Amino acid sequence: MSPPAFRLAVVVPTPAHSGAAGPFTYGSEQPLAAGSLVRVPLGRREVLGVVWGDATEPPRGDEKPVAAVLEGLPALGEGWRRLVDFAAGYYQRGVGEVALAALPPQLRELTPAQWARRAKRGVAATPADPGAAAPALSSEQSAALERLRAEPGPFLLHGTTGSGKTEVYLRAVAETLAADPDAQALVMVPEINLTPQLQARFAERFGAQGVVALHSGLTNPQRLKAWLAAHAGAARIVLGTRMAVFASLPHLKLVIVDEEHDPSYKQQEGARYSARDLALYRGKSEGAKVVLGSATPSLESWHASEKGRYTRLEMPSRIGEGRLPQVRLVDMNLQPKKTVVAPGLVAAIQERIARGEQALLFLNRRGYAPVLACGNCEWKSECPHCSAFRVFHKVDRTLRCHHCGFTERVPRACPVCGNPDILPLGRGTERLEEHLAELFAGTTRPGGQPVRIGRIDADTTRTKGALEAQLDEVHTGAVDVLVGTQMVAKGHDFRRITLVAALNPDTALFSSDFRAPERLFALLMQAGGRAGRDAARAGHSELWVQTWHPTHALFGALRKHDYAAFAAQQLREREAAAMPPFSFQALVRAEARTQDVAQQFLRAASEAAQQLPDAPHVTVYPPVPMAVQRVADVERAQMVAEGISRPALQRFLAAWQPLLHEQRVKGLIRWAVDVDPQAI
DNA sequence: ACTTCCTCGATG
DNA sequence: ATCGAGGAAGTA
Repeated sequence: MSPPAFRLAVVVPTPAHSGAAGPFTYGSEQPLAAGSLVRVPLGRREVLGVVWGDATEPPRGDEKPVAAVLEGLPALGEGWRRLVDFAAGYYQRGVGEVALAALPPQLRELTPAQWARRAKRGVAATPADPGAAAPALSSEQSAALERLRAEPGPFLLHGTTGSGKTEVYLRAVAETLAADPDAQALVMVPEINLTPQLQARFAERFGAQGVVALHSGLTNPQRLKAWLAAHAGAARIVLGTRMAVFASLPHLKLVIVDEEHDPSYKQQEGARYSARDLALYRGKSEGAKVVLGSATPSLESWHASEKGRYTRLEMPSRIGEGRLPQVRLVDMNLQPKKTVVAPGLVAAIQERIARGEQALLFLNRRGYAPVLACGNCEWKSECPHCSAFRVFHKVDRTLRCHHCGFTERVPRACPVCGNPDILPLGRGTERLEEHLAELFAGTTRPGGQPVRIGRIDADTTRTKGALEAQLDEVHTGAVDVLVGTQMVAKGHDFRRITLVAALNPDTALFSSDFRAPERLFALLMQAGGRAGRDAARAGHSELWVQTWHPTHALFGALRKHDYAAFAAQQLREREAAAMPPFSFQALVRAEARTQDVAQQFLRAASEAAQQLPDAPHVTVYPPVPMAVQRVADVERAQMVAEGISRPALQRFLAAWQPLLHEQRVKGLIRWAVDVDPQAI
């Protein structure tokens, strides 16, 4: 048999654990451009692969030929391949794993015959129409756009809730598309829930044809269709969640990351990438402008803008007459014992109801009660598979583990001692809803009807369309008091809500996670931003916070809506303790049947790391059990590697990888590296 | 002796 | 991941 005419480097879905991170070599009778999609034999299977270039390794003699080429599909561009290469290197994963995960799943299943049929249909290329009517701009919006036009970025758009950031995005996109008939824009949001309203706004401005959405809520065919439209250049605007950062966009000229501080931008399994950080890389690599937008930027981005690495654009004012809500701290030390909702807050809510306005109450805990306990013995509703309590859900009388999903009916009596008095401890949204119904039983709305209480959390929005239906109830005024978890805090516009209350935010103040205060501040500012969006009602809008620690510095800054002061204080603490953004971290996590085995692996890995050339520049801390130590009968442990220099940490991790693969610890289930972990 | 269950290693 | 090899453990 004669050797093949061409030898190609092809990336295939080899998982990180295989140790084989680079491309494999295949033979081909025809030359294929880098970025071409092919089907290749891998083991006993045939898989989708991406040509990464010509083979660089010397022939080994056992190379298999490419099985088929997906004809009619333009090759993936150089920019896309650079992004994948970078992400694989930076986050310590295989190139093939990252590349294939970045492609729509259906592309993996399509045989060339199916593909040929599909390709014939083609993609409808309807250009976006950037002409539709737009509202007049505030002077702050105009100034921000002026600088967006003139300067290279990257930009940090620091705009108060209600300052009109979305209009700036719309204009920036319009200008980008108008300047170049091929140009494409990528707009990212943190949550799927936020894509429909954003898509509606973009479609209204640009026409529905050139706008596509990319997120995990799409069916496989929908996702493939949207992906192809972007890849072909027909979709000029791509909206989506973090996965959209990997969309194939051959003419990318603008990337917008809305709510850039949001933790959802960090992928939490597989390749643990930060879509915000990759957006910055991609912009730089492909010559696209990048705009990060937030009312409460991440301290990393804020710090970068202080140092001049990002261009900061400030929009401190709300559009129109809207004013930021007045912040009212309720000192829980001064309230009657066992107070759930302080009397002053109850009165304030009643006032709103009487005026036909709405109130929103936050409680970051789903279910009726986080724990059920026996009044007689020591029994508590522990999950048999996790080191956590099962939550009592009263609606369906179940105990549910929020970590592994294990669900049982609530026992009628204590399973240990038979005592029928088992009591709910603590309070979730369900119980709060019930409590409020009692509190406001005697209150009526202006028309004389009884008060209506609504609840929005992951339990009430499980089915498709449920969230939309519930939000609609709020908008039409069918609900007077809304109870919700943080999912309601993000992004949604509520015109008639004039009072927002956080009932129990204290846990974050003393968390072991050094980012907890940052997240709490952002959440409260976001939550407050839901109030008083309607100028006519904004004059008396309020954000109430119930706390046992009213003198905490965080609340001082919150009261003044002073993000800059809060950030400065936090950055001083971080600098003193050499924590991010003044240092860089990676986490090695291990899972095993026993905690001991998990830690044993990490200790061995840590030991092995001492021989690495960059070991003097990186501190590897001892392994510790994870906060929730056991999930679904798997014990989990982790350890932190930290360094002052990002390149040194990167070199260290790259050199560590093969040593991690070498560790043979019996009973280990899996391990993974998490670069720039977002929660520790 | 024969089956099932597991771990381990390779995939070009 | 996914498949198969090879060994350990369980079944007739």
